[in-house]
Amino acid sequence: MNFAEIERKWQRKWQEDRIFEPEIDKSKRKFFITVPYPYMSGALHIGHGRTFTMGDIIARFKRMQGYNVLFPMAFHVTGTPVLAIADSIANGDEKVIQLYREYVRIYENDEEKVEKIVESFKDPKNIAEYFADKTQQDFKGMGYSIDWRRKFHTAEPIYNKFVEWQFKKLYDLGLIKKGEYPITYSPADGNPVGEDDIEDGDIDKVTIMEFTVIKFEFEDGYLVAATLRPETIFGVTNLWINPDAEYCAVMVNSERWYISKEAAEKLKYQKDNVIVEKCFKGEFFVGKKAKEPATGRTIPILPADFVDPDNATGVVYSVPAHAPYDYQALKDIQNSEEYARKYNLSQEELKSIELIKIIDIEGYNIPAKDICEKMGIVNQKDPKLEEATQIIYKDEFYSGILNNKCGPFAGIKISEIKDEVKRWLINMGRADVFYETSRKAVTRNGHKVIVAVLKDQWFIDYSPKWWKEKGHKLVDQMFFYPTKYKNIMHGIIDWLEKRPCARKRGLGTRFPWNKEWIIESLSDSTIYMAFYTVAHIIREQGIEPEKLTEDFFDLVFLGKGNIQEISEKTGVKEDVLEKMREEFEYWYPNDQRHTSPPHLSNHLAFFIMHHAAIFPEKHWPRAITLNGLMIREGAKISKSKGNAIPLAHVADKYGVDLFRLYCAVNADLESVMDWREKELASLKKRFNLFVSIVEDSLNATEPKTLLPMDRWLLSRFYRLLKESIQDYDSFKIRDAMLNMLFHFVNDIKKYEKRMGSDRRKCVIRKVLEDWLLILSPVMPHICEEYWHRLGHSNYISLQTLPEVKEEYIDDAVEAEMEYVERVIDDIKEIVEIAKIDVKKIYLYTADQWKWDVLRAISDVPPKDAIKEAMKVRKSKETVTLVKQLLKNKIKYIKIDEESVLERDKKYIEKVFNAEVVINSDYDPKNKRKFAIPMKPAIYVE
RNA sequence: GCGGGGGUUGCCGAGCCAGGUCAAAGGCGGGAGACUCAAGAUCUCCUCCCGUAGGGGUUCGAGGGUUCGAAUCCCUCCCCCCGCACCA
Repeated sequence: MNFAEIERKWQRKWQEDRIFEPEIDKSKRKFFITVPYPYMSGALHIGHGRTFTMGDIIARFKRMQGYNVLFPMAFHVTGTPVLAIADSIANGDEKVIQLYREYVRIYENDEEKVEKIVESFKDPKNIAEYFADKTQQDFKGMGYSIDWRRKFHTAEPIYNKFVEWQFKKLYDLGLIKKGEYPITYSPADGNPVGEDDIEDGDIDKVTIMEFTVIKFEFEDGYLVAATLRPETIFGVTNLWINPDAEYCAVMVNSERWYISKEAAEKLKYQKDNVIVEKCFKGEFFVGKKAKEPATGRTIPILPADFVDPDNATGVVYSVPAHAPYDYQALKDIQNSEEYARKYNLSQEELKSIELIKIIDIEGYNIPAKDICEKMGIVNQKDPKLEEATQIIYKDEFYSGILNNKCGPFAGIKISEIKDEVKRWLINMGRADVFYETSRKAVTRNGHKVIVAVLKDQWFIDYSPKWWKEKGHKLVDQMFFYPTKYKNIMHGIIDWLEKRPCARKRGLGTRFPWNKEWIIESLSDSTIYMAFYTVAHIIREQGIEPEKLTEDFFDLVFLGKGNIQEISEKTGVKEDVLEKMREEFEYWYPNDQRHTSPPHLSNHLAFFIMHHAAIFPEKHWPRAITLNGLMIREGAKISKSKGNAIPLAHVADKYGVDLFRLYCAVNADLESVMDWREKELASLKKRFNLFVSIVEDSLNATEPKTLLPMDRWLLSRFYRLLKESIQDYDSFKIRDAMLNMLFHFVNDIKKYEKRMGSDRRKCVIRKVLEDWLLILSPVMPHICEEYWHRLGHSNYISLQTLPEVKEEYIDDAVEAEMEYVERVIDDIKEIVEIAKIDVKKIYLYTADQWKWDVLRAISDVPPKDAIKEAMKVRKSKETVTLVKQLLKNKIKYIKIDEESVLERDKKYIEKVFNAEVVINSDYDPKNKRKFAIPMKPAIYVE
């Protein structure tokens, strides 16, 4: 059987008959499910496939529950990545070109064509459109039940108008603000730079560090030292400068600052009115004095090689009691006559510098000194100093307390007072803020990356109390699976602050009030589910983007305004507006959004917040479900590792239904899923077994009368079906599939062992439709195929769930089966251990009084069991029996042991190829008395 | 550091929320057998230790505790993974 062909056949038919293009049907409950549109910077791989597949399985299950299901899809292209790729290709970046050739080869096998297509990627729009097109093809090939009429991509003018509308709504609510913001920036390119623009930016992230710079009075200005620990200012003993580096006098807002030349350059991008006056070597400062701002002491300026002029201001203040580097450097120079001589400093004076301890902390006397001694640090070039600094920083921050040298801050923990001290210094005019990158970084074309402060950055301000309250309310009303994410989401909403929402470059929507800015990609994909409800009508009607005004969307999505006026103003016919309004009202809210945890703290949080801000409560989204990521053979899937399997290859390489089954069955939604070829191979066996069982029964006739084993199998089936439907409904899709495909198939094997394959085929025929139905959300193609081969002319994809035939679920019949199996196991064990050549097996069932005892204690807690049992029969034997029953954990169930054994005698005889005698008087080894309920005594000879 | 999740029998991985039927699903690996000229594929059985009568012993990161009973509940400790923003 050619699975790929079957898969394509049904995909084609589904499309031809437009079965996944739902229309408004007020007689049915609707269900609107979305999965975030994928980002189109390349081809998708199987890791992405997991999330979309699970979304589709849920969509299909909901359809079977009788909902009118809408599952739409679109494509995301906003932002810099696509642009950066286009630029790299245009600039002839071989690495990128090679990568994109690979991507295109997934879909094209003509090398000339590949070249041509990659060539066309110099235009970012072509990248977006090419991959959007191909991804749509991939999704169809995965059997997803998507309504494709509603697709769009985020750089399309009609979508831009929609995003503009969203921003106007936010603006009217006072949530769009403008302000200063530090960003990574390349002065040479005159542009902000993102992760994609920085060399190794994806591997080694560049973050922005906020230094406090403290102004030490020096001659006609200030020597400005940078620190991450402003609270240590009370323990300063001296300043360090690099004698060989260039320093400059810089006018900053009518103050004269002395900082390194590099710092002066950076400062120009962080502050207004920065004028460099003159520059000179650092040795200029050597031996001079400056005044510290906290208590006004005068301290010396000393030279040190370790000071990096290209880090922060190139001026460092020294706190030797608490900073291991400072301690070691000070110790080195105090012991070096050469140092004093070289810089013409007084050895006496150097030696007179004393450590000033300002932090009390348990386990340390003088922290920097203690740790240097403990770690055996020898001099200031010792690499262990870095680790020592980390340890001290952490210990002091969390458990250190400022002592009485620290004025108003004495007695307070560092973690609580750090920002206080900073504010105090800044308010006195003695400190400022300076931003620096977390590491030295250059752009991909080799230009230096610094931190610049943008003056007119646009933000979305998530901090207003009313907004957060609404967000929390929405989350409270929302269903999450896995449920733990609900609390996490509350936490995220509390943590949200301001977020820049526009960038200077990239694809997307222009900022309505300042066209130089482009709305950034996470901010333009928050409420777009609403757009799905009308996108196909906009397209059908050929409504031009300029007609999609604020009034237009206000009417369609919020029901505001006068329809006649808006029709006149926009030129969109009234009935069309009416229809759109109706579509939105019918489909909204978004009943379920399915995605993966990396979206929690960004996309999903904005999705929630923007809905809370813009839409009335009845249109707030209802549920979020998430599935863990997919890894492959234990390793993260990534392009750079080269271990990504394109989604486009799934059909031919593995088979779509098998892939979908793997997604459903190999991990539950909560867990990370490991894609292993070996696991897949064993799953395939199971899949093939399923196929052959179904094939066997296609032409079989159902049995006319049911034997006990038939009833057992039917009981198992409907019991498992019942559980599975519940599991499905609570998103335990794995458990549902385990039941229907593993446990049930195992039961079929057990059945066949006793009843043979001919009868199996007939009995399975009895449940075949129901079985295919429950499996069809996961394996839609193969189930569709068999459904039709069974003579149905409608689509299984559009059927409702099978009915659970409760009348077949029979506890007793299952217990009897288990009972016989257990007896057989016991006999086997005896035979094996005693190494007996079996000729005759004697079975003795328990006496009635033993059953009476079991029944009496069945609902009694173990510790009262004996007491209870004695009421039935007062004897020593009773005590022994109760102990045995408890030890063997025998549960009471009503069955007639003797007649069951009698009935299955032939089967037991067949298993052991020996004669079986039940409750005979012959009992040479006196075994009969050992019988307990559900565990007959056995004698073998 | 904060927040989240883990550590299970050779490996991967269920079980833990709702304690007992858990020596603990399933898969992989290993072993035995069937089919076959053979290999492969497929199928069946076994795979913690001991045991000539269905039994016993020791296990679920470490250590304590609760309980008649703990892989499961509580406490302490050790170790690992993920997220912490302007990046899609």
